[in-house]
Amino acid sequence: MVVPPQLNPSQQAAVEHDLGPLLVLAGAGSGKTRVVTQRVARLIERGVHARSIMAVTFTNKAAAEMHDRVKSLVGQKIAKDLSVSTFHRFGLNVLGAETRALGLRGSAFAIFDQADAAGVVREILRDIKVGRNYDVPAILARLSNAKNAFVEPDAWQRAELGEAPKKAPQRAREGSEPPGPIVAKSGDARARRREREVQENVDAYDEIASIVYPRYLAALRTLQAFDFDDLICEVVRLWRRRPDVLERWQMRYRYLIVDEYQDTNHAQLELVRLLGGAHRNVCVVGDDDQSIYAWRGADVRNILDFESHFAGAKVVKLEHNYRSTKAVLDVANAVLSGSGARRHPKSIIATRDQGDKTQVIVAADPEVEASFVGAEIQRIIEQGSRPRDIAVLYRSNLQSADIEAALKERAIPTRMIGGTQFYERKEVKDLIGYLDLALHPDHEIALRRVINYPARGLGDVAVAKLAAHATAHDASLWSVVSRAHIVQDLAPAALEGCRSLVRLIEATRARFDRGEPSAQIARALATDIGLKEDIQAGSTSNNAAARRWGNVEGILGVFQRRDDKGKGDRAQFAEFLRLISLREDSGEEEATDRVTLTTMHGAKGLEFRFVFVIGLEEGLMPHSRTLEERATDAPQKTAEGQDEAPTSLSIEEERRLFYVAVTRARDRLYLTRAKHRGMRGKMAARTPSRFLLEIPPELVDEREEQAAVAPEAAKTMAGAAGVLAAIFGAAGVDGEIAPIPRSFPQRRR
DNA sequence: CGTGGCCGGCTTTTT
DNA sequence: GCCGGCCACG
Repeated sequence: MVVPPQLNPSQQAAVEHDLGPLLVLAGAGSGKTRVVTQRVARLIERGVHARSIMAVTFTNKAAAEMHDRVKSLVGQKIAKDLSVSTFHRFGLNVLGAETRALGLRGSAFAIFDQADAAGVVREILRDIKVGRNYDVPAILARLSNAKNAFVEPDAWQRAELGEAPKKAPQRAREGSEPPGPIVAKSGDARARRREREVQENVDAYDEIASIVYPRYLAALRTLQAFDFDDLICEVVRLWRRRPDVLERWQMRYRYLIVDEYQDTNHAQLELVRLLGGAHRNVCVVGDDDQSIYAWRGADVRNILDFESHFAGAKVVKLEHNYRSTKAVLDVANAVLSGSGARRHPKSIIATRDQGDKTQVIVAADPEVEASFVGAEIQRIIEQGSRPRDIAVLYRSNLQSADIEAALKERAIPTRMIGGTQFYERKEVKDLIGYLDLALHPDHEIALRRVINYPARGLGDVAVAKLAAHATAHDASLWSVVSRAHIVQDLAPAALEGCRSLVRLIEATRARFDRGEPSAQIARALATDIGLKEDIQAGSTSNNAAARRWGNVEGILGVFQRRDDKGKGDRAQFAEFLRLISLREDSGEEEATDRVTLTTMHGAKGLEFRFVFVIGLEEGLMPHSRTLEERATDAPQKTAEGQDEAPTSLSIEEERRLFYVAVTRARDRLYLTRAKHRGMRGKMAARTPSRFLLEIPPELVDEREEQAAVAPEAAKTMAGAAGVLAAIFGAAGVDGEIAPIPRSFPQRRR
């Protein structure tokens, strides 16, 4: 970012604000982080103790960055007293410190990630013998909504089963959106039938979720586990129940700063309200135009209604954009101007000059798209920019593979943000499950996870018998497994399975006792259970097997790096495993000079000189999930607070997401789409994204890209004779010329 | 109880 | 095109 030497008057006002609530509306690229860090520094300068300041962010990365930047202002000695963490981490700290008030057995509790929670729900569904296959994530979404709204299970049941008239089925809103071909209405009757089916499904999901809810809560309690929502909600419950406990925390943190406030959910609002309720020194920073997490419960009303939640709040708007060229901002404004959502009125004032025009590329298919991106990135690098200045953004992680391959072909280094976290992949969790079990034998989830993987005669029947015995004798499942011979009528194979599992776990524990490095233990474990062979056998293709084994090596690498850094202590390792789902200490190499590949969501808060936003087609952006209502969608709230069909809301969110993507660019923006794309195997013609069509043609240069640019051709360009070619064009395969010149206007709209 | 084959369904974003 | 779930068989 081009940093002006001095703060502008609004920035100054936000930094200097002293006591009482403050809302900073920080448009994209308006120097938000600078304001927040300066504000912290200023508070300290005024004599506030660093340890009474609490800054909350959404990601560990953002927290680390904020901490770093404050450190550079106030120095390490003071900065180390400062609390900067994510909501979830903060909640975990509170819960960890209050285990007695929470009435937990011992002080340890498990943290459940989505997969763990899904496993619990699946088990409950099996238990109550519902006849059909429910989509577990759809149920989880409803459970999460209920939790965050602090709905008690019996209240929900009453509402579901009671006389309260069911809402009338929601009408699809005709004409409120441009009728993209995806939502083709093929016959009223069919459309209406579908609509009715969806509604019936929605009701069925609501009902099944209300039945699962109390059982889910009970299961977590039994397992002494908290899910992600609990890390926030349980803190709020505790504080409501125990004003004395709340008061301690209020005394501890006298100044709160919340970043990305537009992404807070109801429970997080409550947490902020309670913690800041006494002193009201609550500073929140955010941008309602960048609210892109409603799907996971974020409620944009939190930022829209801040002034009513915190009466007398001062509001500061940061409207100068120091990041992007005017050309980029023109596009961003065009995207935003199509929005019908309720917003804080504010403008974006460009401070930089016009800059390069935005490039729109229409590729024949995804390979051509990827190859264009690869060739263009190579060009940019050859012209002297660094890979780290470049990012490729996409809507869905599925899109990353083509790009990754295209860049790999050209030997351009990449770094992927997000993707299915490898901590969540099955093979990785299996390995971690064994380690967890060796370290905490009573970790029942870990035990159940690995008990029959690989198969050792302990199927559903055997496990049920063991579990029943455990329940009957009030013993842990592990203690029963380790004394399996006392269980009646257990199949001989199952008994032998228990013995071999116990041998394996005890051998592993012995290694920990001997102080072997964690990576070595994990590797030995992987060998002992034949993980590699099992992956090989269980994969449909060699490719898939290689990928999955690669994930295992990835986690081994993480362990290795920890060991190398001397964090090899057993207790620390156990804690690392416990927190692994919070994604701290992911061990990723920082500050490397690589091209960033990430989803649009993952790009929030980042900026790059050159940004490629790819796959701008209906169905991908906006994503088809948001175009068509589905039974599995959990209801959302409008800014006004009524329930609404998810569709129209989500489209607005998609628009904001696109806005976020566009505003990541500092110097030059590329928007690409493909004319054909294989969707589930079949090639299909694609229509341009409505957002693309809304951009006034004069703001962009559009051109077509016919054939893939082979990397060999690109390498030739790099040669001495290729300078002209690098500037004027790239040779396509098959001797065709794929025109790169700026003057190839082909507006086909 | 385990395995292999078949079918079906589905595909967003993440602390 | 891929994964996962289900069923039938050994």
